[in-house]
Amino acid sequence: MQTIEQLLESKNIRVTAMRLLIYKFLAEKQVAVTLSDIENAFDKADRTTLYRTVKTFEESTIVHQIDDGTGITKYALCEKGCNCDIETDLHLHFHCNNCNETVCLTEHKIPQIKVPNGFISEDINLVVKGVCDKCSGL
Amino acid sequence: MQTIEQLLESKNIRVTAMRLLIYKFLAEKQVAVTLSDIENAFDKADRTTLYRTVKTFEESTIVHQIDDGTGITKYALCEKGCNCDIETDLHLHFHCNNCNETVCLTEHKIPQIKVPNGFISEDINLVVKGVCDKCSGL
DNA sequence: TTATAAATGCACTTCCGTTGCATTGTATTT
DNA sequence: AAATACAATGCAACGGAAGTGCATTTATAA
Repeated sequence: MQTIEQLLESKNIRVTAMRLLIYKFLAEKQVAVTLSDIENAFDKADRTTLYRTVKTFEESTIVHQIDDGTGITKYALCEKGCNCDIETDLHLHFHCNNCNETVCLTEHKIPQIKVPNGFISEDINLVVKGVCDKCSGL
Repeated sequence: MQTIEQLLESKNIRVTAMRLLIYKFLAEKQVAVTLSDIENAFDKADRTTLYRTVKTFEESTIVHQIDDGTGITKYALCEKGCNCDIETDLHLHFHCNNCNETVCLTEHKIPQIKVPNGFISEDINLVVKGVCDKCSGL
């Protein structure tokens, strides 16, 4: 079990107070968050800093970006087995039309998708929309 | 074979010159287009008109919206068997990272996606990214 | 033809993503 | 410890796209 500091250092990311706070915030959240979500959580911080911090995390595959169709980019921490840079390991995302939250269904891998001849698949984005478990009451 | 006028009338959409032009533009295009694409094609028309026209078309399932992950909403005409309002008939979209074009792969249906207990699937968005047939040269 | 309602055009706002630049903070070298 | 170099942060601003309010024009119906 490594600390956040060790994780950042292992990725050659300088450890700062802001980055630790943002990482912890993402780790606590069980859902994908927008930049505005983070901004609201730290009203002292500037949007640009958050933006660039998340971008830094993204480039080092600490977080991955989620496009859930709301038009607003969301972010979530990569998990241990995330490997979100490898195509064959993509998981799907679920967006709840009721509470507007998006969660990673990490254990649900995307099935093999066939594309026509001549097309080369490099990346797949799959978002299922509907009602989440918290809202459905099932 | 019905005319565009008949199609619009059958959907209770008033036939106007602008709407006919926009419909024809979409019909000619083999790829999904953005609002700006339409705007550039008719520099006489106002963006708001295009925006609302496409929205009208969308509500009557004449066009469907595509979120290909570029951050810009795209639109494409629904085809005969499109039924894009029915979940089980969703097709996938392919976005080319090279030419930046997005096409509907209408014949490629989305496979059944399993979601965890408590989750209710209502809609699925699947975008495959890579290199299209025109760019791959295969 | 007139009355009614919808379609269009213009102006404007908001939101998000993004960048430039000055300032602050961190790390490294002397 | 002081000086240097560089990265992180904060501020301001820009640009693109979506969306709205309202006045005007156009089309349908009485």
